[in-house]
Amino acid sequence: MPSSDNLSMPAACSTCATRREGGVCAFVCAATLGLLFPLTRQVSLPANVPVSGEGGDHNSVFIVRRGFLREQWFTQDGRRQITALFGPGDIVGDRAGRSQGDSIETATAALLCRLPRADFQRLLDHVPDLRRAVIRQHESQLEALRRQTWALAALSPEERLCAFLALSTRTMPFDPTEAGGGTLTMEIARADIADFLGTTPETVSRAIHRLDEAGLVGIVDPSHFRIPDLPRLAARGGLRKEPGLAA
Amino acid sequence: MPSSDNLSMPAACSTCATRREGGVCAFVCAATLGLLFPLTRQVSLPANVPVSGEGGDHNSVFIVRRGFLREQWFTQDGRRQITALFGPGDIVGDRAGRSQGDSIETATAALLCRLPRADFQRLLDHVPDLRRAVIRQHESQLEALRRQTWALAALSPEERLCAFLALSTRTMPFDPTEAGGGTLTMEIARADIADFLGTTPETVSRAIHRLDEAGLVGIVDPSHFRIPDLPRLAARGGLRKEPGLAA
DNA sequence: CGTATCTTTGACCAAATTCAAGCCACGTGG
DNA sequence: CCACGTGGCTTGAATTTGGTCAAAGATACG
Repeated sequence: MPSSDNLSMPAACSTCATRREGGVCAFVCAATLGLLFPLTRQVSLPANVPVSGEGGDHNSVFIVRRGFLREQWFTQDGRRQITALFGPGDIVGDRAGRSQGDSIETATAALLCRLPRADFQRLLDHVPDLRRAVIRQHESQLEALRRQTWALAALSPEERLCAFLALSTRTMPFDPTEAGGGTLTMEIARADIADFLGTTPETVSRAIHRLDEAGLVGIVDPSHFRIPDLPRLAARGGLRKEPGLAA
Repeated sequence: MPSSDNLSMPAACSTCATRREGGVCAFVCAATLGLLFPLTRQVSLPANVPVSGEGGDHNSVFIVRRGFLREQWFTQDGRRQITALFGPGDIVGDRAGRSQGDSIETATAALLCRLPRADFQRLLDHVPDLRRAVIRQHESQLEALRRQTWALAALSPEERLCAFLALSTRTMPFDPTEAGGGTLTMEIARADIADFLGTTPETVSRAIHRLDEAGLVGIVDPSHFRIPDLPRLAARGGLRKEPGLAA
């Protein structure tokens, strides 16, 4: 019933981009959003501030509306590794037993829905809809982690970058201006890309420029890349044909 | 009730080493084993044969009793990456939606309990005991995967080897002959270690011999290493103090 | 219009891969 | 019982790659 859907859906949700991006909010019905939204407070954060984990709010769960968060670990000697990036539609901070030493920070300016962990847990117990959506996200995170593990071990930095760019077309602004390609807006900085791919900003820069010379990507400006042939870029990153990448 | 425990536990299970190694069988009660065991067939396999996934049995779930299995992916150009190792007590093949292209093979000669996937699923629905044990294993696998991701990106091959050796003392034969140390029996081959750590057999060999010179491990023979100071080895592998490693 | 931040480039160096050959233990067959 | 082949491990040398350090463009912002 679309009419009751529209009646029960909060106005903020009906215009929220998150619902179009395959995140949790896109997979629950309007009634669930009606239960969820009133519990939330909107928070707007600049880049590079702690959100959850060490130095952050440990009693809240967040849903990303705009921007990107990074989940990171540090070695004893200060090297950083980003183990996950969260974008619009992702739920953050819901995992219970996380290891010590990791933290979640904003990688860009971000807009988040914050809700108390207790409220979220209660809702989770009572709303099968929401539970399914959360489990669905966990599975896809696990899959992403397995891919990442494989990529770090078996692929060169340049290949990992190709995979990263190809996958970014799903979560970052992407204008499909040409057949099989388009223009990608890279929202996070080189240093974050580097720490996510287990390499350095210098190597990322050099790799991008090599790909530019090879014609696989065109550098419009440091944060805009023209991708003439997305499937070819994905293949170079060792990605098998997956739903959503060829579209 | 220990007496009823002993009555309902299958004889094979009561003598199975798996129950002592922290695997699924160790975390379910005797009654559950009594339900589980009659559904299984014992299979004995040599090293390097497919078990599950590509080329293997896709309709069964396995519990490892002895030996090790490897979960592996291949790149287009034939490079292999091992994403997980399964040892005694681990359940294999229960995950539903695995990506295409990955396969599970024996890394050593192995003894497995095989049971039909349908039977396992049915049992899972009815026995909370078993369900908890399986979820517990999933969580620890996820944690292992996150650690692996971090290690591959942030640690050198030598450091990754240290972590691998330290963690192996939990799953492979380990004689704690000296205070804080002991002798480890390495059950898998250099090539498998290398593909698990994202490096080459040559580098693994050189790293082990460097560790030997540095006094962190003593090479008894290619498959037996004396570890005089386990906590120190673990620290060199970037492992925070964890339960079970110092013991 | 200066300053801070991010990105890029260059030169150098250390580390790991590759390729090749040698070594060793083990099992087989003469 | 010993020669011989096999497979796994180790060693060596050459090469490549990526990291490090330093400095020079860009770009945004006050």
